[in-house]
Amino acid sequence: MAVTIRDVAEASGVHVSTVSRAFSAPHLVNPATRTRVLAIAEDLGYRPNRAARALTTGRTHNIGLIVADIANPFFPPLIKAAQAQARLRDYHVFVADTDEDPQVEEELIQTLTKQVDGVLLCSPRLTNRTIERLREEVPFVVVNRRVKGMPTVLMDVGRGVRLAVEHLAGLGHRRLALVTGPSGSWTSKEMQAAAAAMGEADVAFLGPNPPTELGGLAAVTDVIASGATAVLAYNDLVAIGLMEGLAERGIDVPGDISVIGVDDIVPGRLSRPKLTTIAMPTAAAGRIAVDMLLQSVDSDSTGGVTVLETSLIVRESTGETHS
Amino acid sequence: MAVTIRDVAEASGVHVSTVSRAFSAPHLVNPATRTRVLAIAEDLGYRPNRAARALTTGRTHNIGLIVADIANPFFPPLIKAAQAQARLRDYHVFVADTDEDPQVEEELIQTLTKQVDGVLLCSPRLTNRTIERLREEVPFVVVNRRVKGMPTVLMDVGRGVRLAVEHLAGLGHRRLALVTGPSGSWTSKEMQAAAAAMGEADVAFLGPNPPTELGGLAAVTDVIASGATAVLAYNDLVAIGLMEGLAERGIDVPGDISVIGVDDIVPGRLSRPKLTTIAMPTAAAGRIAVDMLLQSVDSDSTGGVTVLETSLIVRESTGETHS
DNA sequence: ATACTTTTTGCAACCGGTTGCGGTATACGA
DNA sequence: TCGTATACCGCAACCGGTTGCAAAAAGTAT
Repeated sequence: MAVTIRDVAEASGVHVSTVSRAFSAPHLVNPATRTRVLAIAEDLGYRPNRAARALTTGRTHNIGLIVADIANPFFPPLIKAAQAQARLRDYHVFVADTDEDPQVEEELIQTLTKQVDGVLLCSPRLTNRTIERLREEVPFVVVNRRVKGMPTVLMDVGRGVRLAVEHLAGLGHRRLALVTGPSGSWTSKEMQAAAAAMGEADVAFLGPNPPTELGGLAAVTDVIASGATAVLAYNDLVAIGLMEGLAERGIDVPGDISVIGVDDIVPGRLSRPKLTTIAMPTAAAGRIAVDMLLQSVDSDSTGGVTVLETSLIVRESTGETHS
Repeated sequence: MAVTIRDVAEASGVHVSTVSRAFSAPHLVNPATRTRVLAIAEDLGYRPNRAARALTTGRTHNIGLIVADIANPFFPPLIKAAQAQARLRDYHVFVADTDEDPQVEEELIQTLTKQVDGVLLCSPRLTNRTIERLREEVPFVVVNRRVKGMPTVLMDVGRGVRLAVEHLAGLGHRRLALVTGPSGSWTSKEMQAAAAAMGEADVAFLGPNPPTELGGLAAVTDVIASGATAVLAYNDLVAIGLMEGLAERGIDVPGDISVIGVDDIVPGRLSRPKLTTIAMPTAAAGRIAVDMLLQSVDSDSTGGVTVLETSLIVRESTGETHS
């Protein structure tokens, strides 16, 4: 069996409480005994059992990270950053995939709560009501969605959309199409609102669509029918699907139609033509979200809303219109 | 505070041990009391504390999943599948990113051991010796690397390479280049061995290279110098980098040079031309790895080696040679 | 040397569960 | 009717730590 605090106590001839304090309250134990105890612990290979510790302290030093779909290229950078930041703060992270299923999401949260100090909800599909209820049991921070009175980190797509529309207007585009995402998506609504608020060009709203390549592929005929010379897609995956569909019909990008995506995921950087896109600061979002979470964990603060800037990355899929 | 087993006991007028058994040893309690207790637990919102339970049972119902780089597109499907399978078995999963650093990897394992029943090591960078030592503390299963006497799941790249070489030979290619990966990589060695063992064509080994786009980009001059008409790259990322570099030099793929990658990651499916690649069954690997892990957890079996088939997916980056 | 602080350590209860053992109540066979 | 097997339940110790309280030791001032 693994070596426990009692083994260390016995080996060093002190009481377990002294060993415990040697680790977690150094100032309460004689420096000499402390170093002796630590040395003995070291060569016995003792490692405190975090779960046992959590039982009395109420701090598990774990957080939960719940995402809709790990395999969606949007999330891995966020997960990676969150995990790295957590490690910096000496936290471990559970990650769970809900497969876009609210049912699963709720159950996951339920079973996780006792083992974590807080959970990060990324693009949750749960209703606001459910989230507010669950909130009683464990601190949250929500990423990529607005939930009243809850600590949140948002990425300002609105700004990105404005930048994109200006960029397109500058290239002479007057008629745009916005290929929207799933109907429940906060991001999609933001994009529509931002696009609608700009006077630069006419914009047709096409959707809702699934947030995937297939969604983009399926939207091609509508895009063509709309007569738009430039398209803003819900995300890069949709944009790539769109470009495939256009290519199949012999329509040149950006020669005939310009395309802009959202997210700046790896595939977009590698596509042909390379995709112009609105970059979402996902890594920063992950990092900041865990900081907010840990802060709200040990200060019970209500926590505010952090809005992260987005930017436009111009690559090869946008160009002047010739129509 | 959260509702505990004692709250339930009190509310239902029985001893805590009865409540405990109502949950985890149903046959030891009167069906009538059991349903009553369960009902009361339900509407008190009681959820057993898994960490506390683990203290006595020795089963945490958690596993650890350690990967080199979450953001590398190779891993997310594996993580997703592993997590899904774990959930099926009522397990939660910690995922940790080592950033390719063996130091971090070891430390992560150390701090995780007490909280998990076992850990999945994906493409570990640790030395065999270290792995064998750590093994004393927690059950492992290793993915994508061979470690003597340890439960392992491997993907048979060798077969994929043979298929690829045959495919190329069939297209008339006689002179190939293999752009290898990092020097420590098991996969890279397997690929070299398989390629060397085939008589179909001459093959030049170019490397080692970092397993990224940049690695591919950097290998371009060597590839050209080698006079090869077809290239097999360490992975899809390298292949994509290669294709960029070739395009920059005005060399057509597959017209002038054919390119094959390994992994079948999403970006390869979306690249232009679409990448011919050796598909690695990462999702299956994740699923099977957790099953092997859980099995070795509750049977102490030494566990064998599972080898998964790979296959060749022919897309657009390979074609007949005209030289 | 004495009284009073301050530092260091031990004791024991507690966190939220599980489980071996023994006690009761009921059922069953003789 | 009695003895005994069986089903159900409670008691209490335990898992591996932490922590309030008090005792012991060491230091300080008088």
